[in-house]
Amino acid sequence: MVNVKIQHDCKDELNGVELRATPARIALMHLLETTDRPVDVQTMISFLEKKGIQADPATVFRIVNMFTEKGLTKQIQLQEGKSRYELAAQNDHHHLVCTKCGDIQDISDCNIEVLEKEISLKKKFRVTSHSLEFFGICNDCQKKTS
Amino acid sequence: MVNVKIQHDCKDELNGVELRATPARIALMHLLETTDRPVDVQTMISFLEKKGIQADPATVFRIVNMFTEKGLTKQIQLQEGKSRYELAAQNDHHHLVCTKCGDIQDISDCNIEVLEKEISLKKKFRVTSHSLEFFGICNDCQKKTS
DNA sequence: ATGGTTGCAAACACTTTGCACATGA
DNA sequence: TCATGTGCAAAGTGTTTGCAACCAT
Repeated sequence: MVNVKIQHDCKDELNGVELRATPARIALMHLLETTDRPVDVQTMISFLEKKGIQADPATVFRIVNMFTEKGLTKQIQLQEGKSRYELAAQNDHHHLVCTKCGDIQDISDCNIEVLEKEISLKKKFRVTSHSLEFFGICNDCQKKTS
Repeated sequence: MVNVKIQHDCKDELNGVELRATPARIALMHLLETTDRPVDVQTMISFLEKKGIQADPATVFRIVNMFTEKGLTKQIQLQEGKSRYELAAQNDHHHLVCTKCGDIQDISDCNIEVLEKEISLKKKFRVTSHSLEFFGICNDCQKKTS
């Protein structure tokens, strides 16, 4: 039994969450698995096109929404006025966004004040601002049963 | 000289950055000065309406963009697919966003890992996720003169 | 076969823009 | 007065939805 797990297609992952393995979905899973940054819908469409898979924006939005709903992906917004998507199965990390070229890098530790200085030094990324938000359920809402 | 600084109108602030003090702008400055959370454009329009100032969305967007450009306000996005605005002249702080009721609270210290636990305890806010992004100029872009 | 998926068109929310008219300094 | 600001209409993104045709299981 050699080569047991090379080049898996993503059928299992998809079927595992009760999603049918269509060409677009398989290709997008591959894209997300091999890309090191959150991907937006336009990029996904271009990618599919290059692979000869023609897909309507509505379809791609439906796919990523479904992925996110099923827990395969995470939806994030980097102050761009649009969403990006990345695999949910990643360890906690943050992003460095260049406001000039739009480049996005991952960073994986965290300690914000200290980090900001480290970033300047190590990554030579000139931090002009950062954004930190917490999402969850407030005290009041936790009390409500609804 | 009693009561030197009660109930300032915002004319000075506006003129100070070369903006004319129109009714809508004055009212919005007041709103931003008296509100403890970032405000979105719809809220601004409702507020103006209540004050008897009818304003077109286009105008409000132009106002907040102008404010932000002049450094009076800061534009933020809390993963809602729209922008909010808050006074720029605030000390560094972050936000707690309730994904259930949309409530937004400010927090002013930061130390993310530790903070997340503290939030649960002190604020009784159940953190389900947080978002941290840094914005700035990447190494490559710093090198480019353009 | 049949229920999940897709394409297409339409609609929606948020935001920007052009231009003529109005107004603050 | 006159540059700046506003209203209105139109247009531009990003995203969602309804419905009929399609295809993975």
